Parts: sequence; C-alpha cells; structure tokens
Amino acid sequence: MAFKDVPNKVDYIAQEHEMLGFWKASNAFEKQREIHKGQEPWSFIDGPITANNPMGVHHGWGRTYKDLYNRYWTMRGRELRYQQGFDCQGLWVEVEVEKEKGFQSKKDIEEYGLAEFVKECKARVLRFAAVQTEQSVRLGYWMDWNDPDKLRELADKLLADPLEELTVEGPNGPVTDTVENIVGRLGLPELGGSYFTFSTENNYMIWQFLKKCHDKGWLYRGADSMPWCPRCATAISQHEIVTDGYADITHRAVTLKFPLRERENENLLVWTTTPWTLTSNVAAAVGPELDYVKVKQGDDVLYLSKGTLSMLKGKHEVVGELKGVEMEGWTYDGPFDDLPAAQQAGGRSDVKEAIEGIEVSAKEAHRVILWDEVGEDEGTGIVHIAPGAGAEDFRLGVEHKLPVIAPLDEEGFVVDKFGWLSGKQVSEVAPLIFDDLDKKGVLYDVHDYSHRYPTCWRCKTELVFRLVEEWFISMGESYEKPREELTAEEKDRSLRYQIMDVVDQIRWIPEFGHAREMDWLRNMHDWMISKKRYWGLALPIWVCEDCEHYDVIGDEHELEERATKGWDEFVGHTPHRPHVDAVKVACPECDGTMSRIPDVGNPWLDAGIVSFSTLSYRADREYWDKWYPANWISESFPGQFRNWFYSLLAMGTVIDNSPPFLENFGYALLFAEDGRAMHKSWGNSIEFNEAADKMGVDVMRWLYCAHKPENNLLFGYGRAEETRRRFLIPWWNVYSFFTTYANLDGWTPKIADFDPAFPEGATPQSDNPLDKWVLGRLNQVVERLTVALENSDAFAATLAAEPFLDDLTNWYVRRSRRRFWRSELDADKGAAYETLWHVLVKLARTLAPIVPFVTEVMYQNLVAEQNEDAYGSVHHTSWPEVDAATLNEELLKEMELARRVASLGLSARESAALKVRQPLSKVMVHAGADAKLSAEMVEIVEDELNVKALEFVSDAGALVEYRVMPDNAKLGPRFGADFPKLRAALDALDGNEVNAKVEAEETIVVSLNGEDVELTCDEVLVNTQPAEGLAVAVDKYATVAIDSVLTPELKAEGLAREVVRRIQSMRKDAGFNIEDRITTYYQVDGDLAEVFAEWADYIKQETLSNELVDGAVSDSAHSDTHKVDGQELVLGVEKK
RNA sequence: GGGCCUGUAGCUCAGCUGGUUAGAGCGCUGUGCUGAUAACGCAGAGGCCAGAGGUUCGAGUCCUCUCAGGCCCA
Repeated sequence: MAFKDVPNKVDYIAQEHEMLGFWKASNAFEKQREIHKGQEPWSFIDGPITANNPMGVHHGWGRTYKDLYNRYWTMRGRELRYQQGFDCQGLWVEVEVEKEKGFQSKKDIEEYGLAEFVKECKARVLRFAAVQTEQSVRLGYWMDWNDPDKLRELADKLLADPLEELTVEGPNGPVTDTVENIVGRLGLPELGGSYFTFSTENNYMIWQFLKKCHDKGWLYRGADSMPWCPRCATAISQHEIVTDGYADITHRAVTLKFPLRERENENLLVWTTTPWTLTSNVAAAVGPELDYVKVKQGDDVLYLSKGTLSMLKGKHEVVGELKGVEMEGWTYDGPFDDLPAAQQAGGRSDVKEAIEGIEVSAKEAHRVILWDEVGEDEGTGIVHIAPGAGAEDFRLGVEHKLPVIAPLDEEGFVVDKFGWLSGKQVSEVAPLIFDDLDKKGVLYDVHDYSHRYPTCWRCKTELVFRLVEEWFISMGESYEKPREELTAEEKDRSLRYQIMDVVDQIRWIPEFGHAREMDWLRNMHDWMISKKRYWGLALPIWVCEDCEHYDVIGDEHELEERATKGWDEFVGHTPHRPHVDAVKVACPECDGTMSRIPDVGNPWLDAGIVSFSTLSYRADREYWDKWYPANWISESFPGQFRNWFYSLLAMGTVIDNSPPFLENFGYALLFAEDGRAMHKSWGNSIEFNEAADKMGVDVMRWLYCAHKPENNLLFGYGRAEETRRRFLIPWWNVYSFFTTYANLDGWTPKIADFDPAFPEGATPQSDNPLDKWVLGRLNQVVERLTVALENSDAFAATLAAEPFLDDLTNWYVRRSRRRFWRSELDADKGAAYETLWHVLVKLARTLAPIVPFVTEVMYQNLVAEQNEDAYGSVHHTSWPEVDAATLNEELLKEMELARRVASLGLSARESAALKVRQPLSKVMVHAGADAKLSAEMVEIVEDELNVKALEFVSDAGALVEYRVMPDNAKLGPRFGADFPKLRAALDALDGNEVNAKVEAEETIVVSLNGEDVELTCDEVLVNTQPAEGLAVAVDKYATVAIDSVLTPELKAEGLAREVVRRIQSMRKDAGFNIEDRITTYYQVDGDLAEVFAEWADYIKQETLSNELVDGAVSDSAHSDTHKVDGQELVLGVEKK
C-alpha cells in the first residue's frame, strides 16, 4: 500500500490535535498498559501539582521529563503505574476561594460556615484539576487521567448535595458511595485516576505518621514568635517565607530614648522600624565587643555605638567611650511602663508555655543584656528587645528568662491591658505611638526608612511577629561533630541524622543535590506542622480540656474506638473540618473530655505522605512492597529540598527508615527569553495553552530537553522557532522526501518475520557505503540514547540525536539523491529505500519518548498502515535494540574523513572562486599516515566536489609545510620543567626531515641542554600548514588542494551543467511534476551550440527531455531568455 | 553573614578524568546550490574562557580570594 502523501510544509499543531484524537479514539494509552502488564515494575511517583490555577510553561518542562522517562522505561519493558497527583489542601486554595467570595477575614469564613467553605475549596481543586488534566493531555503526558468533565461534575454535585448517593465506574467495577466520599476516594485503587492529597486515605496515612512521631516523642506543643499574617490570621512557617515573600517597603522608623534609672539625664538611644513592638519592650541588647560612646547633646546624655554616631541630629559632644560589655545590667525606664501589660508578673501572653515560672513584670525586668548579633549596619547599636513581638527577641527572652508581652491578636488588633492602644489595628498605631512618645519626652527622631520586609506569600500583607502556640516535629539536636562520630543513641534520638543516612542512599542528579539536601537538614529547625486555618489536614491531636494532656489518634479505627461523643455527626464525612471536630475522646490521664485542636496541617505533610498513601501502605502491604520505593522522582530543585523532597524523606525515614525514592532528578528554573522571571505584569509571560498552540508541544518538549537541566532555561517563541528549524523541519523534510519517492516508485516495505515490537526489522543488507554508514550511525545513536536516557540525561540524548539528523539530511540524503532519481527500481535503489525507511522508523521509535506526536505521525504512515500485524501506536513498540554488527568503526571514521575532505574541498573552491558546477580535474589530499578512503568513499568525495580524480598525497611537501609538535601527554611528564625547551627545540627542526623519520618510524634526535635526547616517532606529532600558491584548505586533520586549471573539455562540461540547471529551473517555473517528460527547445550560437551537440544525451537525461530541438521555441512551450558565459540562450520547455 | 549553582563569540549554550591551534546553533557578512527550495550547503568576521593570585612542564578545566547573577538559609 502506498504511503500517505506527505506535504513538506505541514501544520504541526493541527497534526498534534489529530494525534490526540487518534490516541483517545484508539485507547492507545490503555493498550500500552496492557502490553506491559506484569513486567518488572519501574516506579515513578509524581510530585503533586497544586490544583489551584492553570499550569504554566514551567510545569511543561518538568512534565516533559516525567513523561519522557515514563515512556522510555515502558519501552524498555517495564510496568508503570502512570499515576499523576494533585496537591489539594492548604492556604493557597483558601485564599483563592476567599477572593472569589469577596471575604476579608477569617470572621467572614466563619459566618459563611466552615462546612460550606470547605466544600468550596474541594470544588475549586476539582475544577482546576480538570483544567490541568486537559493541559497535561495536550502536552502528550500519558497518565491514568480522570475524565475532566467527570471531575467538574463531581465539583457541581459536591456543592449541591455532598451526601447524595452516586455510582461511578472504577477499574474493577462500579463503586457506590456519597458524593463526598467518592471525592475522598479519588485515586484509590477502586477508582483509579490521579491521586488527590485531600483523599481520605492520604489524610489517615498522615495521622499514622504523626502518631509514630508522637510515639517516638518527637511531636510537641511549643510557643514561638512566628511571622504572622494578620489578614490570613495565620502563622507563616519558615518553609513559606521565600524570596517572593519580601517586598521593598518604606516604614516610619523611630529613634527614642530609654532613660537610665540610676544615671540621671542619661539615656540609651534605640531605634526601630516597627514602633508597635515598643509597647512590648522588655530589654535592650548591646554587642559585648562593640565600642559605645557617651554623647552630650543639650541637657541629655545619650549612649549609642561608635559606628552609628552619624545618626545623631544636630550638635553633640562625645564625652566618653566604653565597651558594650560594660553596660550589661544597666536598668532603664521603658516607654510604655504606664500600661497594665508592662506591670503584670511574667508579662502578658495567652500562650502559657511562654511565661511559665517568670515572676517579674516587664517594668521590673528592663535592663541591658548582651547579644553577639548586634551590629552597626542600621540603628544605634542598641537593640530594643520585645520577646512577644520578634523571633530573635523571643529566643533571647528564653535565654535570659525575661517576661513576655504579646500585644496582638490573630487579626493584628492590640489586645487588652494596653490602655488606650487596646483595640487598635497594628497597621495604624505608628503615628499614635510617635505622639505618645513625644508627649513623654523620649522621642528623638522619626524618618522614612526603606528596607526589604517580609510579606505574606499569598496576600502580600505585611507580616508581624506574634507569639503563638504551634505544633512541631522535633528534628533533634544539631551536633557540632562530624556525622560519623555520632553514637547510635544520639542518632536514635535525632530524626535529622536519620534522614541524612537515608539521603546517602539516593542518587541525586545533579550531584550537588545531595549536598543541598544535607545543608537543609543541618540547618532545619523543628518542623512546624500546624496552621490556624480551615481547609486542610485535620491534625489528629486531641487535647484535654481539663488537664491539657494531648494525644495523637493514629487512624479512623482508633478514632471510632475512642470516640465518646460526636461520632455520629462525623461518620459519612471525610476527615476534614468541621465534621471531624465534633468527635470527642476521653482523656486517659484525668478522664476529662479531649477535643481536637482546631489547627490544620502543613501542606507538605500532604505531599510527603504520597509514597505511602498512594501505594496502599495501609490496605495492601504487598502492593506497597512492589512499588516502594520510587525508582525515580523529579521536580524543579530550587524550592523542593526544603519542601517535597524533605517531607518525602522525613516520612520515609519515620515510617520505614528507608529512602522513599532511589533517584532524584532535579532541574532549575524557567525564565522568559529576556532572561527575567515570567510575570504577567511585565508582558513576558507565556500561558501554557498559548505556547502549546503556537509553537506545538513537540517543539516545546525538544526545547526543554535540549538543555542542561541544572541551568535556568530561557523559554520563548524565538527559541521555539529555532528548535523547529534546527530539529523538526529537517527531519520532516527527510520523511517527506522519502515518501514522495517511494510512492513514485511504488516501493513498500517488506519485512520478513515481522515483530510488532521491533517493526523496522533486521538491519537491511546493502553494499552501498552510504547505506552501511548511515545504518552504523543510526545504531551508534540508538546506543547513545539508550545510555543517556537510562541515566536520566535527556540533554545527552538530544546532543546525540541532533548531529545524526544533520548526518541524515545533509549527507546521507543529499549524497543519495541520485540513487532515488534513477528511473528504474534497481537493486541499489531498493537498498536505498530499505535503508532510509529503516532509519526513519527506528529513529522515530528512538525519539518517540521525547517527541511523541511527530513520531506517531511517521509511524502511522511508515508502519501501521503498511502492516496489519503492526501495533496501533509507536508507543506500543519496544525500545530499539542496537545492532552491533553495523558499528563499523573504520567505516564511520572513513566517512568522517570523507566529509571533512569534502568540506575542505568546498572551502578551497571557494577561495579560488570556482563554482561547484564547474568540473575540475583533480583534488589532492593529505591526511596523515594512517588516513585512507576506500574507492567508494573516494567516489563520493569526487562527486561532492565535482572533480575527476582524488589523489592522496603522502609527501605533502608540495601542498603544505610540516611543523613538528611534541605529544604533550607523553613528553610533558617525561621532561617536566624542561618541557618548554624541548618544545622550542622541536620547533626549530626541519619539519620535512622529521616527517620523513616519523613515517619511517625512526627515532628523532633533539639537542636539549647541550645533550642529545632521543624521541620515538610516536612521541611527536607532525602537523601541516598550507603552502603558498595552491587553492588549499586545511584543518587539524587534513589538507586539501584543488587543481584549478580549466581545460576546454572541463569548461564545456561546466557549461552543460549550467544549461541543465537553467532547464530544471524552468521546469519548476512551468509547474511540471518531477516525473514529467518534456521537449526542450533551444536557440544559441557559438561555443554553447557545440556544448548542446556534444552533451545532448547528458542534458536530455538530466532534464527528462525526450528530445532537444534546435530552433524556434514552440508557442505552447514555457520559454525564457538566458545569458550563459556571455552568450544569449533562448530556452523553451513543453510537457509531452 | 553562611551554603549551593552559574559566569566561555553579539545572543543562547557545549567543552569527559588538566594536554596540540577552545567548539555548536542562532544572528551578521560573503558566496554557492536550485528535484528538502518561504528550505539548504560552504566560508568569513567575532573569544585576555568574569577578575586576581596559586598548584603544575602545561589551567576554560584543580585550589584560594574578589566581582556579578540565581537559588537556599540566617
């Protein structure tokens, strides 16, 4: 059967959509799974994508890698799970739902109703999961996708009535449950499809993890001063303060006096950019080794550090100097000692842990303390310390047993006991405080100050520090000594070091991933897992209302068993707020009632548990054993060492003390083509859908892969166009060329013992050196791609493939063209078809994992439609095998030399201004002693260069001059410091003489430091440089000279070719088909007329002219007048 | 302030364990081919390999420091 016609210009994008339709209609993905069922597993765990917005082109990068390795290992004969995942729980979803609903604060949510709000969050996740599913499918990411419309339908039903009964089709039959529970079971074995981290299983698996942490004593309730967003009313963990979370903000900074109690008229000068924290001042810190000065200004004496003197306003006099350490213990009057908060014992905080056992009030506690971190970059070198309003401050407070004053409530309002300030918003108090300080006579100066200040990563509100009660997983001590010196007992106590041991068992790509993860682990603080919000993991911590004892519930069974109240309210719901909050359990200590803490979990718990939850750890341990650990995971590394990688590792370590993945492949960041991050507001952002339908996803995928993954990738239309032209178009042109000629000749593939897994069949046997060469190169490339992809090195794969494409298009096809043009289908032409078809099929299969669309198009036409036993998709075939018999080193080397000689020959012609069309008598080549070309290769080069003869010149003295160089690698070590002298001595020798000796394999004698030393002939290298006066081109390996003398015969032949070219071009202008036979008319005088006579057969043959008519051009012919070699020539062509 | 990554041609990037005269693609210029033709070939110009020290017979490659950009931590 003939091949489908292949236009050389094609709409790649329309074609991709066609393939998507084809795959869907033919169930291509499901069939692929069937073929590989039961094979050795290759386990990939997909990092969950945040299902909160459409995916971007940076996701496309990662998903290309994921899909490509999935496809590669599938073709290698492995069974995969093909489960993709969505990250569903967390503040990011809440923020978007709040925006949709126009909510301003947590109060709005509570008024709206938690149950409704949580439903909205789930529905939003389902809707964006649907969008991202569609986008991923568009990218060609073959996964076990849910039907996007079904996901949207679930979202609608969930909002309408979550308790409605619903039956859905699962892989093993229908499943009936309430809508809410169906949503909670998405991704589980009975439903299949993508996993969702909001699934019931995911949540209970985390419960089990947390219980295990609790059993080991690592889970604790702590107080800390946390960055806090007053709008979101939640703490922001250190995981979340990212670079994005800072903004350049100008604040009113204040300098004020702290009057010293026992030194009349003497004051500490302090400075702050957060005036509201002054209400909570407890101490003042100085650097022990810093130099401080005593300054007289008016009636006041001020203390500040020497390096910050310039911040004083107006005239002043330095009257003394002292070290910070000398100031330790000085007491002072705080600026807000008049408020009740400053006068209470212990201070004022709702977090009892923070002030336990502290008897003094802030007013009583005010004194100067020492702190190494005090610097002079800003401020006065005296730092005001408010343990209730700053992270470092809190730590110092604990160290010095200071009272704590925490002034803000969840939403940033000043709490009671602050007098006139109570009830005011933190963002509005600065001017009021300035006025008050002024009235008290302690205000020194107020000025604008710009700095980078942390803001909420979601809503951009300025963060404050708040003392809060949060829940933590202890990472264990960070020891000063090397890891090897830890005792077993020390390690046993410390999750930190246990994770490190697990990290060692993982292959990190790039390698520095290992060091980064280690660095993170060394510096990791205890993991704060709680968040005072609504939508997320319900932390399974129950606290006794009476005695404050807490306990962790490990799963739904334990909960049911221990429930004393509220189980009925909860049953039938997923373990989310508010329903799970209804369940109470009895306190084992005092028999009181325990309630769940209202906090939800950190979302990285949700993502980190997936190597257990998605692999049925709780329900089917055998299945889990089969798929755990993952062979391979991959994410963009900049953020993930502290996020997903970390949480996977922590959970793998705690639950199984094993690595949850064996290989981690990381890649960098994606930027716009202008080198900047993509930002919608900068106009350099590209939407995924837009990119896919403007550049095509094959192009995108190749672009992503043809890049060193650890470098940031610049992405845009310019690079896409370059990729298309460099890679896709040439390849397509060869494919188009092949089908055009194969159809003309009626050639179709005939494969003996057809095996659908290897549809190209055995390597065709051909005597033609071009065929043998291209088949050798093909197998070389297959070998390189096999190794590259096995090592997760897609970049190396593209580096191997692109030069082959160049070899194929710019050499094999170009040099083989005439073989395809011949009129009859002889053996050599048959071999050419067999070879090119084989190459195209095998190459398509090799590149199918990277560019799944275009390879499918080619496969369909070249294979599937030709053979009814063929698999329905290229992606069903097996990874191509290397035919070692084709790897003929000598042939590959010879062809390399042939191409080099041809290239140099063209260069030489260029320098002599001799067109390739003009035949020349000979070319002379010198290429070193062992270089040679077979007769067939010589013929190829002669033809390429349009010369009658190619001569190898062993004594290239006529072409070149010799220059002797030492073989550095051999003589460098031998002569050491004398090496430069030796190099000079060699250079001084007569090149021709040395060359003769080298070729005769004699020793060479050089004089060095007045002594003769002997060098063997393989210790020197002889290089050539072109001699003057020849059309010569030279590179490192060869010298090529062209004989530029034109005989009359050569000239005539050149003219004949010129005439042929003109006729060909007229055929084209006239719109004739390649195979049309014509009559050619010509009118000419002089030399050119002789050329027509002498070269008539040649001209006729080349132009498919049945006859050459000397005389007037027929009226019906297409005619034109030319100027050739100074003579006028009228030509006419007419179809027969 | 600390850790990691990056710095090579106008642009985007290769360059294996240190070894002859540092490469590719794009762009530019010239030129050729005209049965891949809204393509393609060949050639040319274009590099103190970020900077400074050091190790070595020899450094783009190894070491130290500095500078710039990125990521992370404090």
